[in-house]
Order: sequence, then C-alpha cells, then structure tokens
Amino acid sequence: MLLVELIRKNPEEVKRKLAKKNFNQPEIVDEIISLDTKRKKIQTALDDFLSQRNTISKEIGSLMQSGQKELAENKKNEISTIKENTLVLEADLKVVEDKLFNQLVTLPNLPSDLVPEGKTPEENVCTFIVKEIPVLSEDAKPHWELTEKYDIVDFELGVKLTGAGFPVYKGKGAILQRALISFFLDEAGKAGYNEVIPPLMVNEESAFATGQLPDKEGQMYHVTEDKFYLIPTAEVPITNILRGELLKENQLPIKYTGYTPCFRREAGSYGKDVRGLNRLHQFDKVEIVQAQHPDKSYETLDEMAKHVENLLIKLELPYRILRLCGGDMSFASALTYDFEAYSGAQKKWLEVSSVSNFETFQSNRLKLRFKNADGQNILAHTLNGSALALPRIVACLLENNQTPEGIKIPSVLQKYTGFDMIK
RNA sequence: GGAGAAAUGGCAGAGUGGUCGAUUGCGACUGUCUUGAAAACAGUUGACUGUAACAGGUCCGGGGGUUCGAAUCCCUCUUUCUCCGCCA
Repeated sequence: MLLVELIRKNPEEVKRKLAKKNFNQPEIVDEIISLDTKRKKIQTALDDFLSQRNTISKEIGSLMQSGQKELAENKKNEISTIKENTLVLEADLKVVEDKLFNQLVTLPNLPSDLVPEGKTPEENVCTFIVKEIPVLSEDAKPHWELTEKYDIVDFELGVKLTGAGFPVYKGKGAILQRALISFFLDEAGKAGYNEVIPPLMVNEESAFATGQLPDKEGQMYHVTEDKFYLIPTAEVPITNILRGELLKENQLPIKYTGYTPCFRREAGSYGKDVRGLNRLHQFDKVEIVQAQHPDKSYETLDEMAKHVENLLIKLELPYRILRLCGGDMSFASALTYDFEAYSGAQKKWLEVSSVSNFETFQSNRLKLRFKNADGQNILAHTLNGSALALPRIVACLLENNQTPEGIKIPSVLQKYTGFDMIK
C-alpha cells in the first residue's frame, strides 16, 4: 500500500508512475488527497472536542472527590453538547476513513525507474540470454509424453483424486521432486537464508499484508468455514513472520527460505499453456525472502537474482533473464526480474522464477519497521523470489535431457536422487 | 467438543471507575567515576496520529457497549493455560 504522505507530496509523479504500471485512473490519486484532507479536518475537530471532554471530566473527578456534588452535576450537563458533537464527528470520520482505505488499496506499487515502459509481456527487456539455445531432434518428446512413458507423473490419477492440475508424482518422479527441494533448500542455506516450514493456510490479515487481498482474491483457494486461504506462494506466510515487527537496524537483512506446496485456482487459464506441468493448481516451490534496509534493497535484489541464476547454471539449464515492463509486473512489485528456462521439446521459454523488490509496499501493510540510529522508525524493504518453482524445472529437465537410453539427471542432483538416469 | 482461569510496555509483574500512558523489578541506552571494563550512582527508555514547532488526540489481546470519565464494569470474538473427552 502506498503511503498517503508520498501521494500528497508528489501527486503528479505518482500519477505518472502509476500510468507506467498500466493503471489508468489518475483521478483516484486526487480523490485520495481530498479524502485525506477531509480526514485531517474531521480528526482535528474531533480531537478538539475530545480534549474539552477530557478536561471537563477531570474537573468533575476532582469536584466529586472534594464532595462538591452539585457543581459536578452542572459540569455533566455542560458536557452533553460536546458529547453529541463527538458522536457525529466520529461517524463522519469512519465513513471518510473507510473510503480513503478502499481507494488506497486499489493503487498498485510504483515502479522503480529501472522498469521499462511497456504494456505487454512482449515489451519485457531481456537482460541476459544463454549463448546457445538447445535444438532437440525432431522426434524429441514433450514432457507430458515422457512422464507417461517412464510413469513418473500421473495426471489422470490426480484428476481422479482431486481434479485437473493436481498431478501425482510417482517413483523416480516423486524422488526427483524431493531431490530438487533438498537441493534448493541446501543452496539457500549456504547463502545464509534461515529455513522455515510455515503453515500452508493463512488468515485474511496475512493475505492482505503481502498484497494478495484484495487484489488477487479469485486466485486463492478459500477455506470459507474457517476464513483461511491456501497459500499461493510461501512468500505469504514467510513474509508475514515479520508482520508488526520493530527491528533494530543491525538485524537487517533478515533472510528466510522455505519449501511449501503452492495452491492457485488459475481461474481463466486454458489451452496449451496448461498442458502437462506448465501450469498447475498445486505445485512445489522453494522461496527466498529478505527484509532489508531501503538503501541496500536494490543490491539485495541483484544478489537474489544471482542466487537464482546460479541454481539454473548448476542444473545446466538454458535460461534467460527478463526485466519486466510496467504493464507485466505484479501489483505489489517495484522491480521484477523473471527467469525463464528453455523447454526444448515445447520450444518455448517457461517462467521458473520471479524475483522482486517491493520496497515499502508490503512493509507498510505489514508494519515492518526498524529503528535507525536517530531513533526514527523506518519501513524496511521486502524482497522475495522463487528459488525455484519445481514443475517447469522438471519439464525442462525431462525434455532437454532425454536420450534414447532414458533421462539424464544433472550431476548436481545425483547425490540427492541416488540415481543418474530415469529409464 | 465440554468445564474453568487468564491476556497490561522488550521481559517479569502491580493496578478493580477519576491526576494511569500506566507502580516496581529486570533488561537496554546515556552520563558520572575508571587507563579500559565491571560495580556503584544519576538520568533516559512504547507506538500511532497530529503540528512549522508546541499543543492536542488514540492505543492496557480484537470489536462493541455502559458512564461526565474505563486498563478497571457489561457483551462478544480471538488466543493461551488447567482439567475432562477425542486423536496421529
């Protein structure tokens, strides 16, 4: 959530930046400012009445104690008009505050200056691409045929148990999942991230604080009986670990990693993009999360991107890095790098990681702050990235590493799988 | 699921209708002393809002109510603890 203070100070700049993010209702910015002005006015008037009330109440108190009951009664009468006024103003204030809040939550985060202009994924800027994109032979099979051939992922069975998008990993397929998770967690651990296993369901407050509510309500599975949401990413519970914290400056950066399954309704998705492992309702992911000093958060973003890049290199996967344009970025992000691995048989790039700096957009909702040397409370910056999402990695590994003898396992994974070939 | 008890500042723990934003202890920070440290002594030590700066306002688990006035009384929700039941 954007800070009202920032909007007040630079309304035109805010509008310009919002436009870059494909947000086309600049009038909301003006409405927010006028609502906030109204809010302040009401608040000041209300405070004034409350102040009078407090003073008189104290006087009544001392009169009562000194036994001057009649004078006290007179004071009580005096206070009744004041009380009526406070009730009216309190009601007004609530209306204005609600309106203000509802407008404020519709605004996406402002893009950093590094974000390229653009409205569609085609306008993302490729900042790195491997020299050689593998060309497989014409009879190379897409992963959904390979998973069937080797009986390692069973989509039909998942349909029987739950529905489309909930595959069952079997045998070496299941072990491969476990191996990747362990590998990713070990790498994150080596990079200084503290490993956690968070809940897979969160409450409304958590979903709001990281920005999923109200923006992405329809994308989450909602457990209505208990008002919980199944997490769409570990980002939600892990970042919320820090909700409400007032840290010491020297505690930064705080680094967490965690593996969780992720649940996404993917309403509106269909067609080729959802084939096989490309897009699922439940998938596994290892996430890295940091809270950092505002002065250092962009360095940290680069460091996290480097971490993700190294994973792809170690897995020997061809990849490219995109700096997302304003129109393709997520609601809460200020700058995002997407990592795409090449899927040789599908002949296309699949997004396997997204690394973002949210600046204060999340921390403002989280109330995640630190105390600086001057004793001021400053909002920290939050960042996160997938490191990595499993299904598309598996898809690429299967397709790119297929041979007539079977599917080769990258050497870095072999100590985790215990085998070097799926056959 | 049933019965009971509780929720106060970083922590511990007072406070049962008025000068309580909150006694006290510990911790932390600053100063004095010291070559330095410890000890001792003195002081400081929550957040939000608001202002040019003051002032003012709000916050004692969340929400609502009673009252001129609520940490304190009432209702409700949540959480924790104890006992019973159930269970991996």
